Amino acid sequence: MEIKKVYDPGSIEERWYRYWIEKRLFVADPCSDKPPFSMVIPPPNVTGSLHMGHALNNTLQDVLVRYKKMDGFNVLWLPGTDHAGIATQNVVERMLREKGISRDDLSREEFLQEIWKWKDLYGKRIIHQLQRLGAGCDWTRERFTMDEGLSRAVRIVFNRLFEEDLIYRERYMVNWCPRCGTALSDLEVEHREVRGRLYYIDYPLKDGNGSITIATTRPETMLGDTAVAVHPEDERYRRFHGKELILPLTGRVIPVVTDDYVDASFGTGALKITPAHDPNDFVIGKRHGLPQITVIGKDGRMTPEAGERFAGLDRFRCREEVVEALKALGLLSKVEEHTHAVGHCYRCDTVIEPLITLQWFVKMAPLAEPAIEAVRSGRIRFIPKGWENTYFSWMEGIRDWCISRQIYWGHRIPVWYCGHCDGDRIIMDVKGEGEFTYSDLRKRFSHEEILSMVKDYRIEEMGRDSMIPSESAPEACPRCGGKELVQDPDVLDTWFSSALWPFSTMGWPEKTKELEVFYPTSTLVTSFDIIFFWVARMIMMGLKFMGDVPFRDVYIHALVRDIHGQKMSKSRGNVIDPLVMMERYGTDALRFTLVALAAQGRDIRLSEERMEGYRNFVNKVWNASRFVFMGLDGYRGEEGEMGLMERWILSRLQKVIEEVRTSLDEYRFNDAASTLYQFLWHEFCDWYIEASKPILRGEMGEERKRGTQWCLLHTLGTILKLLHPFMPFVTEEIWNGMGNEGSIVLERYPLPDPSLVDEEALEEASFLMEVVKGVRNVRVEASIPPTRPLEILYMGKEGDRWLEVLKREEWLLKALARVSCLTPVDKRPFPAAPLILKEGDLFVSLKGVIDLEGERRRLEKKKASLLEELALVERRLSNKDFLNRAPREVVEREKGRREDLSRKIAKIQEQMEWIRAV
RNA sequence: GGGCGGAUAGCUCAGGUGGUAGAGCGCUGCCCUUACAAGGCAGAGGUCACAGGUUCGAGUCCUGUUCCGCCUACCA
Repeated sequence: MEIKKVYDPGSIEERWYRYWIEKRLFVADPCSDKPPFSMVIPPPNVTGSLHMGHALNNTLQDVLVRYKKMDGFNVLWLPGTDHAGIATQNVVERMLREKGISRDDLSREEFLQEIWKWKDLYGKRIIHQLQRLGAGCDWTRERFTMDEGLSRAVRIVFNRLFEEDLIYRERYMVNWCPRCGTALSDLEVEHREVRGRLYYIDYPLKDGNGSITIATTRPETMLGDTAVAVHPEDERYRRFHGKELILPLTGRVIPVVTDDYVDASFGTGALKITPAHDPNDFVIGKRHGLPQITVIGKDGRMTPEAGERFAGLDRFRCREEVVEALKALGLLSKVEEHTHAVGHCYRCDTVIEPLITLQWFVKMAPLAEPAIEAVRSGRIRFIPKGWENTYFSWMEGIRDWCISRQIYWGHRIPVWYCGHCDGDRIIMDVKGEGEFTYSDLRKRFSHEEILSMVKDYRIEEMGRDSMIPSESAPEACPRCGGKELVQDPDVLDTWFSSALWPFSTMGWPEKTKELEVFYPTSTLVTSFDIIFFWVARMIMMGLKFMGDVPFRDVYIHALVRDIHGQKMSKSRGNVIDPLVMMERYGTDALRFTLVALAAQGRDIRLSEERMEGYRNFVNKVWNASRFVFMGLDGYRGEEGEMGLMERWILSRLQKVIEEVRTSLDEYRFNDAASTLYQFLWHEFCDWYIEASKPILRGEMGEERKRGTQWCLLHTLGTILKLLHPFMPFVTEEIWNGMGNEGSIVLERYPLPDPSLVDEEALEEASFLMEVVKGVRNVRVEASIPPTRPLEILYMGKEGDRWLEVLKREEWLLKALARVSCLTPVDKRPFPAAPLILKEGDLFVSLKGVIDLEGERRRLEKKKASLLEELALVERRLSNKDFLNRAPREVVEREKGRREDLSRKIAKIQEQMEWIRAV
């Protein structure tokens, strides 16, 4: 049998993945009588590409899925993709722009067709990449947020919320991205510290008696000022109360108002009020009944309201112009450096403009209340628990959610308007002709003609009675029976549909078997940056529409950063591409690296070096298996006779099984990974395989050989099963190479067998290993050639436990430490190096060793560390309080240590005297 | 402004209920020993950020300080 010396992942991964899919191993069975374990995937963007965050997220889910599957659960891991409204639309717009086509050149329908084309072209890419990662998803149930079923769920949810008055449409100040041309929710705004300036501007009193100086970071908005506010208690401004000012550059007369909001200690203590362009001013303006003057338009340019001089200018250009103009008038009294947080669009990084527009909102407080309770009561558990506070603090201060987006790609708001009843409030943009009301157009054209000639339209404010919400396109207006209906042009925030994901993907609102069996899902695995965007909203919607939480456990994993702790980004150029890593090191190595580094509550700093280390581990697994195969000649599966090392490795194996299971159950992925790493490499390979070599050579007889073969095979098989969730490909390849029938996926995840834990074997084996290490140490330190056999001597009498163990297992010393023979002696032998062990007085013969300098060095080193330790123990034991208050067993242990240390030191002392004498 | 997390070996990090500080990588020396040089053996390396406190005993619990992250906020 030819097995390659180096594991080659490239040649087998695709083959096994295809096999798993063909055998339908990950297809869930709603009729199974096994206990269910279900998860829904955090759906990646349809046209996205796999990055390290996805790789980590899906590896962790896959570990759980494979573990639970092997552990006897009926597993559903439901996959799918998200339409990612703004992100996808932006990508397609950019693509079109490169072809010289702008969004305005296309009709809504044409533009949507382009996006669908794009989606069809790239939509499968991320799915293939997840498959490449080995993800054991049930692909027969793959969903897309804009599938018909999920879209229907969206419409029904919208309608129900609308009926209950939890959705409303209002003219309100929202975050507007002038580049994307749409409103955003508060969460979609990224606040960043920006170094700007604070401009001090004088506003003269109308009566000519001086002026008030205000401070602002946005001078261009002064063109829309409708008041200046001061704190009512601020003595400096008492004489201005009720006075009027002349707004520079416009000549508009504005009042001085008093408001508690004003912080007298900031700037000059006088605050200019621009109700149309600042969220605070908006509120203050309402409080004082101030007019809202919109001077910045949706395109980020100044409106005609800004005055002839500034109209049409970009808002930032206008800032400069305003400053220049004020300077020329001598009204700019001071400019200071000032850093402050500025909102940026999370999709395109453009500076957000607060604008008053008509938008749709979800009333959040009533939905949040039960969602808070669900976590507080423990029905939902965050892991690590610390995230619950983050969740509470956001939920408790939750604000209404702006859900309308002025883009094309997404779920249309399922509300219609009647052209006959409300045509005056439907404003249509006719290509090249300007704006007309529907009513006006209708005088000249038919309904169908209007729809075909209109590029865009908007719906002016109107009462709830005028809105016709519906789960599907309504036949007629319920008031007039007219059939000239127009649907709201806006689409919903992408996260609106994502919020329904755990149940919309399982067929809701139908009462499906899937929902019955798999909802609530067991676990959600995601990262903290979407706790608000997604996790919280799923909880609210799940409770509202399913009457139950969407999941029990929320495992929040780390963010993957580069080795310096920087977020990976294309612009920083520090991206480690998982696809490249899979190509270079194999998928199993990538997965194992991510899992091994995924400690709770800390970010992952990823480096390629690390990956190389785990690639080596995968190779180690491969070669350990290769060794086992090679030692199998003529073996038929008999059990044979077990020796000490067999009993030892089997005992250790039971403990490892237990540890791995507990770690996985507690989402301590990294602990599970490192337990397996240490066991396979440093126990199974370093000790057991080494010890098995002479036996396989037949040196201990046939019975022992068969026992060892059984044990090698059994232990390796168990390790492979334990490792399978972490490194599915190599384990499957080896498992099948071992002549097993069927996939390792279908194997039972190992259970610990307490009857195999042999405490005596654990003790004796660890004693022997100490002896071996001691002998090796003497050899190296005394520069004895590795090939030269050594005699070891045991001081004591026949019948001593450790002497008996040594005699029984002498072969092991010969094999692992090149010991030639073991000789019992009754007094201290010379020349010989003592082994400083816990048990037994053992010596390595130094006959013929000329240079004792190395031996002296070894003893010096050992003595120094023992003395240090002894000092510590002495100090403790000389403390009366310790003797009186510490638990008895702790005191006893310390006393034992003292004796042990003293004995060892004495031994060294004796040896050093001997060396000096020579 | 509020909140959270971090500071442990040269580097990256583990260290559930307080009781002898660990891993990987890197480093040093010796080994191509027929599973694996992507390897083996042996080793060096730590005042656990700082200052107090609780305790017989603190990397671990409490308080404060410094320095880094991150989240959040209507600081004009």
